[in-house]
Amino acid sequence: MGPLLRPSRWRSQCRLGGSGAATGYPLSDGPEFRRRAPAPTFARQGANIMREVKHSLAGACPPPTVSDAIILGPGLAIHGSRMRFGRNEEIFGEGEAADHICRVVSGAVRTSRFSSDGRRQILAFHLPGDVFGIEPGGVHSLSAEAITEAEISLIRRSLVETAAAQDARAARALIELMSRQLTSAREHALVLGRKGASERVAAFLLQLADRFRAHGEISLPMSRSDIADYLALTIETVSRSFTQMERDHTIELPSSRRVVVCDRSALELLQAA
Amino acid sequence: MGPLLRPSRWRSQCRLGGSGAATGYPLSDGPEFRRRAPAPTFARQGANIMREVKHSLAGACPPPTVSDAIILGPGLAIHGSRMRFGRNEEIFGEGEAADHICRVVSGAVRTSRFSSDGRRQILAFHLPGDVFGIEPGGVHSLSAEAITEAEISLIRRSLVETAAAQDARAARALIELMSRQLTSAREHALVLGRKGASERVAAFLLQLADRFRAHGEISLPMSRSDIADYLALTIETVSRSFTQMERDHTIELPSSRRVVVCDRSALELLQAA
DNA sequence: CGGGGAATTGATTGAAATCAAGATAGGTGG
DNA sequence: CCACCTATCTTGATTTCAATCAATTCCCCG
Repeated sequence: MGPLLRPSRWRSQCRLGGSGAATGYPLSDGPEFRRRAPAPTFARQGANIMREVKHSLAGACPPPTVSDAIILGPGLAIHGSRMRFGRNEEIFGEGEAADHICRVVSGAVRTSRFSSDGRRQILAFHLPGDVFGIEPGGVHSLSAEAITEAEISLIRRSLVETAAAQDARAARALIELMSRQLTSAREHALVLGRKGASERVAAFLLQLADRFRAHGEISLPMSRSDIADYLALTIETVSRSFTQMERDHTIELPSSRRVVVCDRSALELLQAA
Repeated sequence: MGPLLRPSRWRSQCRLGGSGAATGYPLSDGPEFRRRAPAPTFARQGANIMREVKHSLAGACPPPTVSDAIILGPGLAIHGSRMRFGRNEEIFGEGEAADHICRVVSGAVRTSRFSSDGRRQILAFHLPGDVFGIEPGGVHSLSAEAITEAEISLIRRSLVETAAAQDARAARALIELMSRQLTSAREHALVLGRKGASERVAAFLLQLADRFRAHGEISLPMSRSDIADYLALTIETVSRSFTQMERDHTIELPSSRRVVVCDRSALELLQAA
């Protein structure tokens, strides 16, 4: 787990409303990261700028509970060590050595990249069972943070590579995995490039609904800010889209983090736009 | 080459200015495909809607000149059959069986997806040496067309899979290949999501300049329409960005398809925005 | 109960799309 | 060889959708 406990210089303060000296762990969420960088002169130095509250929750980062975790196809199981990450804690950062690949055991994770002027683009959300952080190049080209408190299973890259080199099925599984990610990256590009605001939100909700398969209610692990940065919109626009859909009786919002899809076909229609 | 010679029902007429009966091959370029579908009611039926002029040039699709072509890493070479495609001719379509993977020998290729209402998003341009059409799932999730007249080397998927299963280096090369594509797809998402119009155009030009490595002048194989659909802009906006850059002495435009980068650092600055 | 971050809502601005002509150029046919 | 034709590209005027600016309101948690 070497690279996962990085020196504390990476640690960053709350950027807004910093109530004096760092307590070490913020009380609630901590102010959320926004693309509107207050200092637009941020020179993207290598990587790891404007990182979010790290090692935040008191109980985070205990000595990695060495527990098992499966990863590759049926039959092939590689064991990794399980680790806990607190809300908004960084799992790995852009530019870091990619020694491990990760699998979500519980919680939710976002992977993101930053444009040179500090705007964030979230590339994907990862839910339990999802694998992320595969990077044959050896260096992470994106960063990953826990959205909620999350258990991540970390598997040494070398183990995976050995398995892939020795077992064709493992290699095949790996290729399959990357293929899926490629497909969803392309889908994402289509959404960002060719859809309007409400279409994007509709597509997002449908995507989540499918993955949760929680009949009726979806409980969003991510904030409006995360959604906005995934869909390349602003929080205001995301919020307005939600409200509009609620007004149209397409969805219901029992609370801001819970969504009930009332009219799936309406969403599908909207998405298509 | 079975799937590559599709029945002629796929063939579509010029949509604008169709001067009477199909001549079989359009005189000039043929009207270019635009996202502004005249009939916005296009229901995306399966795949292959609104396809462009196909099998256009007289000499296109001769019995596949069985010529060789390399594909995987150093040492590993798989031979494929070379085929010629005319300008705007479809190489494969969304939803078709992915029996082959392709490598550009000469010319240029675009891969694209269509949103449900017919808007096109170009996902990538492929230049000589580039591999495209890898789709472990067995079905193409995007379509590919030749931008200029192009020679494509087609390798049976089964051969590649066998190679990957038997030789770890081949599997490794394949993974590497997909990884590169994944990285560039992510970069693309970042550009689409978090950059303004001129920033996108600057990023595009830099990308091309790097790949051509043609000192000074870049000769664009693609139309403004292709660029617009790649960058998720309109042709007008792309054109305006070019003109503005020319006015700023960042580039020169000897002709609309030829670009000279005068001030690379200015482009880089613009890209960063 | 009170504090603070998240979310919603409203007013205004702004960048790119759309609408609408022209300019240019490449290929064809006279 | 020249003149035309048609598609592509450029340029200008206007509109539109989402971003930005600016308050509240909502909630979670102490």
